[in-house]
Amino acid sequence: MAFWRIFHKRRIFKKLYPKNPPQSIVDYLAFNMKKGPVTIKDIARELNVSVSTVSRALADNPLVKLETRIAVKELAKKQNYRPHFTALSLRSNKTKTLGIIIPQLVHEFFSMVIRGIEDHAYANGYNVIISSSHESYDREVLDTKALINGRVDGLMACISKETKDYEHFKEFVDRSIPLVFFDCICDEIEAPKVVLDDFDAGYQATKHLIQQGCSSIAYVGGPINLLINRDRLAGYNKALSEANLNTKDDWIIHCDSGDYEEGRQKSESLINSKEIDGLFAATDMLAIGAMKNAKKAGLKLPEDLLVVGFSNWSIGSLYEPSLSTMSQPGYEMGLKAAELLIRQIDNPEQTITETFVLKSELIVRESSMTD
Amino acid sequence: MAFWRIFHKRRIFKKLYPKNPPQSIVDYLAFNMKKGPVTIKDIARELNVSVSTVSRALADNPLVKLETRIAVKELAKKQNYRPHFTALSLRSNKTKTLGIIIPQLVHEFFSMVIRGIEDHAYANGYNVIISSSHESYDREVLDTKALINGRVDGLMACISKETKDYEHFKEFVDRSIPLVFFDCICDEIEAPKVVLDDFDAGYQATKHLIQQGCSSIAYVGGPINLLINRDRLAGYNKALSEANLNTKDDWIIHCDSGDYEEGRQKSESLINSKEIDGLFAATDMLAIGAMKNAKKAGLKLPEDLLVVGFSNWSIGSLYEPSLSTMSQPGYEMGLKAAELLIRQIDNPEQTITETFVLKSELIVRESSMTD
DNA sequence: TGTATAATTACAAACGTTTGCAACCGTAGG
DNA sequence: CCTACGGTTGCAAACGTTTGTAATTATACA
Repeated sequence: MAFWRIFHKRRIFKKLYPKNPPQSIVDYLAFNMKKGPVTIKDIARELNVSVSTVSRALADNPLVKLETRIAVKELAKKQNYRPHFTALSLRSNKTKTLGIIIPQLVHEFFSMVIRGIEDHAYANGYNVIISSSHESYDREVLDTKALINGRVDGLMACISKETKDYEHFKEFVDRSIPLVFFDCICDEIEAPKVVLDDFDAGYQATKHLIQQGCSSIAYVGGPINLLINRDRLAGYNKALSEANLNTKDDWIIHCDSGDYEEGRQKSESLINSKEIDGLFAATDMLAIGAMKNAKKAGLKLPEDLLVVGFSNWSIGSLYEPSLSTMSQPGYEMGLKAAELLIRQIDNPEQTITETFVLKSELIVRESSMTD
Repeated sequence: MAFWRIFHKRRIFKKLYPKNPPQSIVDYLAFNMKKGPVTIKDIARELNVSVSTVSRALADNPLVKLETRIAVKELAKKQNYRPHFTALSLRSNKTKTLGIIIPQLVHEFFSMVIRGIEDHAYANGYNVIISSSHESYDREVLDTKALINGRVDGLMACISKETKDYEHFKEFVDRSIPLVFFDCICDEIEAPKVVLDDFDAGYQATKHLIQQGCSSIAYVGGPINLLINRDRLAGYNKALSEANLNTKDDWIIHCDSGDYEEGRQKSESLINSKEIDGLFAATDMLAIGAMKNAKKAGLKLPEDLLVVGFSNWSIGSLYEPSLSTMSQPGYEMGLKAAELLIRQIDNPEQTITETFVLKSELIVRESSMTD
């Protein structure tokens, strides 16, 4: 068949049929009916042009003739072609993916952070992959290792409560993979950071209790290896000393997990002692644990004990009495973190190391009302 | 220099220095000090072997001499080489990544599902990427589109409350990308499914209320386009008719979001009517909304109204009275979904279309105790 | 010393893209 | 009729791997 003889002469033919060039119409059709996702090559074959032409046509490159461009785009649409993500990444050495490492998923604050990150990322053509460390150091290390093989263009991390060693993050710096910390940061590593002004928040909360007439104020906080908890405590101390109020060692309780059950257990004897008339907790759940104890001990809330929590969890407004708390602008934090990260990815030469500080606001509810 | 003359003759030299083969020691050193992540090629160059040898050595292939293997592995470790994720994916056409699409992140049930999925996935060498649709149909479509370009080897999905059209999932079937539904499934599409026995759960909850002496039992449920809600309602009806009890149209309330605020608003007039002595809610938050109304209306809980919720959220045990509820074995559901998905990925020829049903258990707390 | 065989190692193609450069084809100008 | 030049298109290399096959080297045996 003259057709095949002529056809076989063209180099493009060999290119498009690399292994066993079809020798008959039947072969040819069989080859073209292959399964699997449609590639640029399939389109090229169908239209008898080269892959480069197809690639350019899809990019609307004016170098290729208008009618070719149209034909290619039509066929691509008809066969609903999608560029192969992995191939693109390999070629460009960019995954257009941002990694997030957070300690917990079921957390209203982190959820808002993620939403902020997603919004900024999607708006800039990035995808997001989330790893939850479940507050475990080992899992955090595993997650960072899984993300370091060129799988993400950059990483945003909030370290877990267990984390005291930061080697796994240093590797990102060594490989110059952009890294941004948010909320629970690690100050040993040079990287942009987005944090809440926890010192000021602790100060505001305590000052509010003082203004409401409390004079013996306790603090129930989270793990002290986290900077945020040291800051909240420092704010608490500042407010007290400013008002010439004293505290006692027994009135300062450090919890490991910060959840309800731990708060209940660790604050029980303090509440039962009835020495205090105000309590600032670094977590809404800790606050609720303490309030449960107070109710059990026969205290009236808020008459006998004023309480302020932290994070503005929705449970706080449902509890009785509803819980006063400090807001955490999670959405803004996520937005800012994503913005910093993407800026660093786009400009690898200039390294940002600033720390951005967001303000917390007091939300007054029944648990700290005196009227 | 004789050294370079000999060196240049070897083909491997040209292979390893493709562009401008170094002509002097200085050139050579400069080339080898390139930045960026270390690749198999760098190791090959340093040890003067071919990339294939390095590749095989790293895989501990006995074809390569033991000492070479050791040398390669030592150098790889020293330079802390990591295989390039994208390159591996492209070569093998596998991403070793599973996609998850869920409607909400801040949800204790989904969190457990994710944990189950992650555990099974990690154990089998898979990573996981989570997309939250935030209960939005548009976001869900976007997310599926973002995952379809060969970015994941398979997908697990729980459809959003808004979703009534399933075209975006059909594309996975068309491209034969393995797909598993869990919890909120779509029965139009042939795919393995893992669900809770919502019918039985609704039946159990209602039957429990009946056994506790209720005779006028209301149902407050979620969006009726979701099968799970239709099933819970059906279970409720079965238990009633079995006990020869009647219900009224007014006693059956359908909510769109299923959150606290909606539950409070939509159940207010029903509660105020004081017609009912029992209430089964398809969500703990709906239950709490209803209880809040009951308290406001001066009803005593549980004396005047028994309530059973659904999902066993932690808030339920903190609320006063603590809330009876139906358990949702999220972890098991996640495990099963991941197992089915990975099985389908590994055996593309055999298609599974079974539906796996998990049982829910009644958790009795104060809100439904009569003693 | 030569040859057959075993043990190593190198080569090349492939995965799906993009892109600098080369090649081709008409047409217009000399 | 040749040359030059736009307008199109094709070629080949590259991204970092793996793997079947070919090539080289070392070993053993005659």
